[in-house]
Amino acid sequence: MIEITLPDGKTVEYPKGSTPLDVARGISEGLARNVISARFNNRKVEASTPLETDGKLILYTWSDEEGKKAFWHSSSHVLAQALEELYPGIKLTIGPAIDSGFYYDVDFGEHTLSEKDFLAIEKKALEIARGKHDFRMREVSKKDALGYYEKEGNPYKVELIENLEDGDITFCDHDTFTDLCRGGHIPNTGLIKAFKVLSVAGAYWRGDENRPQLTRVYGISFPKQKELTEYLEMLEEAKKRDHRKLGKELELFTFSQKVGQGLPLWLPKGAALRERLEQFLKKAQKKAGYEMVVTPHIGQKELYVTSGHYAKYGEDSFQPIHTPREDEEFLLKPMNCPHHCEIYRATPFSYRELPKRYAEFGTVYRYEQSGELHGLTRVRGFTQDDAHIFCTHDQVESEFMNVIDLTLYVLGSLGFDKFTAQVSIRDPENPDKYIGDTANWEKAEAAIINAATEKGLDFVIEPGEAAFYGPKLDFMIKDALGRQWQLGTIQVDYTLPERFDLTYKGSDNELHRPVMIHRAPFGSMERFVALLLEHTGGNFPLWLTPQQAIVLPVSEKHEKYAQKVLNSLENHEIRALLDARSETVGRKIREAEMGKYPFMIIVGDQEQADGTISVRRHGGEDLGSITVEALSGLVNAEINSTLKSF
RNA sequence: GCCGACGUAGCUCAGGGGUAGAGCGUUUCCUUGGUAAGGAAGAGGUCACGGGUUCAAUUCCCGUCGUUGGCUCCA
Repeated sequence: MIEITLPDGKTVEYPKGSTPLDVARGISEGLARNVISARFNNRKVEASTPLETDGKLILYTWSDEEGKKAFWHSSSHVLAQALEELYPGIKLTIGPAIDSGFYYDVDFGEHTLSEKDFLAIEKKALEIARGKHDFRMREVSKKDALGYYEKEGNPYKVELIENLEDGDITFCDHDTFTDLCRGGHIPNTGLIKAFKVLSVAGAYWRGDENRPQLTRVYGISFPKQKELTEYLEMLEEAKKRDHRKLGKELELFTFSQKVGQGLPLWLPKGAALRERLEQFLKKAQKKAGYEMVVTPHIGQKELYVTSGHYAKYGEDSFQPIHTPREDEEFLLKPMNCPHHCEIYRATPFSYRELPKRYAEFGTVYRYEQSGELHGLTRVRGFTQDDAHIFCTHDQVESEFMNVIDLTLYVLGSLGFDKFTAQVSIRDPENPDKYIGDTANWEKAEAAIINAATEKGLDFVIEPGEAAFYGPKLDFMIKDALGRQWQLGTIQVDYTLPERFDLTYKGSDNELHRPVMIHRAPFGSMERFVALLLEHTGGNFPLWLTPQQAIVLPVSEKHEKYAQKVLNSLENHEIRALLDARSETVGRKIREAEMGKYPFMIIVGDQEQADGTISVRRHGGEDLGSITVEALSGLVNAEINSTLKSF
């Protein structure tokens, strides 16, 4: 007998060789029907894996993340079998589960897969699924495993196996299909009731652009047809929150082929929104001791040679601008920091004057690869809410924490309560990617981790994600489709002060090297507005929205009173406008709803006689007839509840 | 940059080898209206651009540009 400990701490005894499924059956028939995967002594096992020792067992169903992963991973096997049957001779590579669904990377040889082929693949996959084939794991020696794939002529699998230890290699069989596999499957293919191929994309083998490009087939599957339908509906809903669509509808920004790809044009409403965001941050920054500076959009090439940006990015960036007579070389500025370093250098500082905090809404230009451009989230010209803090070594940690506070304040004021904090450090395998000496890197990495820990941030550490000059703390936010984007960023930098020979006079009357902190709570205005749009669906917080109210006179004879109401609203500092068109109230309300105005103010005979306004909230709530003063009270209360002072 | 898809009126989209359609918007006129579309008439398109095939191309083929889903990249 073996002793199995369940997650609730209860222990049960089973004969040696019993499976997780047996244990589930012991708990309830219902659980046994739903259990699709398990973890034993913290190792992923199949529901059918015989358990040979005492240990801790966790059973997973579709409602667990692990269960879903097992479900989707198993589905990728089914996808692979379907593809092999439809396109004999293809070479399979890897096929993992992802956050939503799974993919399989396949070398199709000459064949190009396109959307037209999806239906046939889905049909075949469901046919396989309906066969209720068991997934069976078996151990294979390295020699046999290599032999199997060499015979198949599949260099990808051979390469994978070569990197595995003998004795640690398993294959998974189901039906007529065999795949190299680490495990983590559902009991049989029959659980897959709904199967959809979502898209195809190119993907480089092992993520290396110098290696062959494979075809990645994305799919998703579910235990119930209804769940697939719901998932597809969810995708449709997410599309409605796409910032590119909302930006167009709300007339915030546009692009022009003539101006150039990746170069956003801000329309009046979008510019007003940006302006408001900038004012909001400027106010907080002023309190936090920042000083605004202004620098030009171009800088001598030499400036970036000094900073190290030219060596790192010069080749694949916008090329230098040459002046006609003297052949000077200028670059569009890709970063504000070199300029700010020169501002720091303009004045000699004593340690008593540090930290210096220079802030600028600085527009920068970067040559992003054309395939990378995406709405406002990835552009070639954008404005950073940039600042550089020059401080002593002793001040780094407290300054860093101050910046975390500011960033959290910014995110909180805008309703971003879900974010990931990511500490990006060096890639230990690739030291050549970075400049600066190791001791400083270690110091900087430690300072960031300390500050983040001190501030109680729940963060993940990502090796290899650091900037080339220093480690950073990034605040990542997901868009409507769940793709993660970096917004706020804080970076410690010991290198640029060195390169620009920045100094301050210490208490010992000697010159010392300051440390620099780069930071941008929004990240860029463009990306921030994009994510804000996707999060709010265009319904911005009241303090930020370009127009808080719209006055809708019932008929033309109420226009005069409406104008009076508008003036009164403006006197109460409510941003409002008047819709005096010769349209029915019904239409004006409909359009105001679609325009996402928070308050609709309807004025007709009644209101004119009483000196009141009739207020409808966006979404339909009727606040009845009230005075402008009362509305002003409501507006202020709501603003004060979301927008705390810093 | 690479792989796939897409590009028809201001917007959303239908169509298809014989030089184009809808809804919304816009313009004009009528209507003066009470909480999500009042009515009528009109204007508006080198079917992204450039080649090729064809008697004929917006439609088929190739290329370019742009957009897009991914990959790589992201100071």
